[in-house]
Amino acid sequence: METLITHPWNLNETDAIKIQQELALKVITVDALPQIHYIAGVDVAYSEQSEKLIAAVVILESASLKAVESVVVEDTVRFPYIPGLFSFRELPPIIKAFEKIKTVPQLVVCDGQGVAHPRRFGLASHLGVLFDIPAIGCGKTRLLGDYTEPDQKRGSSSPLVDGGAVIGNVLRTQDNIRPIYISVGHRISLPTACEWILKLSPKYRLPETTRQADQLVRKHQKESM
DNA sequence: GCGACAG
DNA sequence: ATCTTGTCGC
Repeated sequence: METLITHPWNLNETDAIKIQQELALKVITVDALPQIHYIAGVDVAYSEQSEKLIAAVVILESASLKAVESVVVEDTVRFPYIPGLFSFRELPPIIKAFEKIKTVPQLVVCDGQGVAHPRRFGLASHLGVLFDIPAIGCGKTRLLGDYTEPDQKRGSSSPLVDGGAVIGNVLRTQDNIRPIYISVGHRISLPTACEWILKLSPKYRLPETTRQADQLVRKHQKESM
């Protein structure tokens, strides 16, 4: 995967916001995806008092949901955690990990929001635009937006609304289990994004992509102690 | 000014 | 995200 080099990672808050507003114009919110054979899952963990970042990318075969390749890398913190500027903190190690992956995925599922963001440019959109690849934002909690509790049945969902626009979907992936927050990252529609997340979550609350990526970073975390 | 706030 | 024990339940 080739990265579209557009900006440095060591910048200030003001410049980061300008970059988001500029790149947000490139986000595509309709289905523009090929046949999906491989799906990438991404996750980042922190260690050493949050001084070190550990990122993992796992590639799953879409039909079996089995991992065919995975990579784990370490990096140092270059940007503080600021709600709304999350990608400037976690994207550097994630890109570093993708550079080592040989199997090219046709879809990426991120641990965080896509357009369900103040400037409609969360981590999933940022990653999607930089690699020009279909991406889905899948958060465990909400960043912003209003919604009503979706039905308790798996597959139920209710719109996540902000500024009069639907920016995502609150989706229940398992009966009677807390829902997750799905939003368009890039090159995919919200309905299609939810279909994929349900397909990726046959047994647990979170999709296999993030679950497996999460297991990888934790494993690496323990081994480095 | 006050409260909210992805990981 | 991470700091942290036991505990209720399938």
